[in-house]
Amino acid sequence: MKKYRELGIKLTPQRIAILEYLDKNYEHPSAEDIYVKVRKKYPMMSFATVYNTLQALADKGKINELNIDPKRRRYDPDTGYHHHLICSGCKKIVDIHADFQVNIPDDEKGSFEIIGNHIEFYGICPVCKDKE
Amino acid sequence: MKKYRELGIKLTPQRIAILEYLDKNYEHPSAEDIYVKVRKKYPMMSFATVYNTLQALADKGKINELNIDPKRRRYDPDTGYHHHLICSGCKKIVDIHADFQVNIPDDEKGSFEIIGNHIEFYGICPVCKDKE
DNA sequence: GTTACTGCAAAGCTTTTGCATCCCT
DNA sequence: AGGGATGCAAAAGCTTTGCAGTAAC
Repeated sequence: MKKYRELGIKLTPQRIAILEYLDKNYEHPSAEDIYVKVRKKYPMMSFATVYNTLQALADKGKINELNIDPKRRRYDPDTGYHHHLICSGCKKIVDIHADFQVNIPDDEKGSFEIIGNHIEFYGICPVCKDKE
Repeated sequence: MKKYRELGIKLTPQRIAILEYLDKNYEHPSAEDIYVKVRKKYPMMSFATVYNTLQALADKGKINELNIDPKRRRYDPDTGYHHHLICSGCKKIVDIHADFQVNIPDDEKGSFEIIGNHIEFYGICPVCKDKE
């Protein structure tokens, strides 16, 4: 667990369980997804701890909060620059790492200082397409 | 109000008030913004009616629901293809109408059928920049 | 030994729903 | 006249918070 020490937060068993669950996870889970999954291994885990930990990790820049799904916040352990393709049917989220040049023309950005961007692609995944 | 007749929904005074408020509105208001503003003119308006109307309008394609702000849903009466620039400070949303070519390479889109896209730009607006 | 984290339960917010009444078409 | 819309209040769902006890550092 030495690779988590650098985070500068207290490493409790609950937090380590969450970190391990998020590591190499590309499902963009919601807080409840995490709660349910991690609870199987650590049944003493509470919901508040999940939110507490997720917020701490987001503050430290270890994960990103996604506002893609209006029903619930989802979390992305991949904090590198990338985009998302969302299935309109099942809300599955797929990472898109292609590089796009999206620079706002001066006449549209006013006096804003641009920090970044994020593209949401909408589509129908193969599974949902078959169901139609 | 004949321009609203084509919507195919019942035109009550409440709905007309909401439609008039949204017309030429570029603030991307939340349900509460709408409720508060319209209520000044029509004090008998209820919150449920605001949501009811917004959903009816969204179903008819007259407005779009924005999931940009995780705290509350916001609504956009401009249903044409465009993007958004969001101030990280005050959450103000500005429309961006520039045309970007963002096509996902075949090897990244899998068997998804792509329907559309939407770019979120993040920045700091002039007002918030001054406050820093 | 401190400080920060945990668990539980309650509170907070936004959004949705049930239902009797009302009114647009 | 009939079906949809309104208003009110209550419920639902996700997220946050308060607090006493506990564990990481």
